Amino acid sequence: MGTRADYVTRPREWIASLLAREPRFLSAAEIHQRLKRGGARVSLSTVYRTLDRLRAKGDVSARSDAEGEATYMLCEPERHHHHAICGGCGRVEDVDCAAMEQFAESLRKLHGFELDGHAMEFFGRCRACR
Amino acid sequence: MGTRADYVTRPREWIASLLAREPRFLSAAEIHQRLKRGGARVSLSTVYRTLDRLRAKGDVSARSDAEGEATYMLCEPERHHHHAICGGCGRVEDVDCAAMEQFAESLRKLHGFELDGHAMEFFGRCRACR
DNA sequence: ATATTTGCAAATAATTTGCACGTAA
DNA sequence: TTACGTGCAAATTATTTGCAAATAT
Repeated sequence: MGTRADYVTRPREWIASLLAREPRFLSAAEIHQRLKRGGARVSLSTVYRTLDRLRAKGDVSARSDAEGEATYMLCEPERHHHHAICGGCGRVEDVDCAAMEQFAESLRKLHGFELDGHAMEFFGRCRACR
Repeated sequence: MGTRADYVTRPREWIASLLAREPRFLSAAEIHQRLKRGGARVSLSTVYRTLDRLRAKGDVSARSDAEGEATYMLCEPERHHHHAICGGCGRVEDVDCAAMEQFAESLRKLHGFELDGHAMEFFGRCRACR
């Protein structure tokens, strides 16, 4: 039968540890370069494969940046929330959005649009960069 | 001096006309295929160049779809607004969002985050697809 | 007439994949 | 031991670019 395991390997530890340390969206290439600079021997393919695996598990959230390049960030899956992205340092803060339900209601009434899901991103300056 | 003109050509008319007819995000490849099926002789490069030009003028809005492919749609630039994207047919409806200002205020108070801009997308079913 | 646009084919750039070798269990 | 993971290099895919020929003005 399908045995299905999940080994703990150096590359996976390195990648997870870097993501845990950086609260912002990083591209596969950025992660790869940082790890190599730090002395780790990892291939770019492994970075891609690991990120994809983490995304499938729901541990990281992914988005395309302004240039269309995929970027990834560690993400608590428990609570539905949104991101506030600092234009200065790239730091991402989680923002929960209780006002959403009531907005969904007006969408339904005004546009006849039944909401399944939504995505929001906010761009601006965090406390430190203001 | 730089003369800077703006010719009206067949490819540009075809592309603009297709965009005007389809109120949803289309990829360059989709636009290219449709035009060719319709008997138009256009190159994919021209589609890319034209879309980019329209985006620079502010006539189309662009976004990366779930697979990271760039997609484009005609867009009124006057009013700031958001999109409601139908999961059934892909139809996009414009939604203005007056509640945003007050949300920005709470972001500032609760997170110390100064808002520059934002992007919102809603996924669901339009009237016709419900 | 001539500035601008196009098509084509080649160049880039991001991401994926096949496969022989390495490694965690 | 053996299922799973990795590195490498080659394959794919989206997008951009150089340039000679076509077109709008």
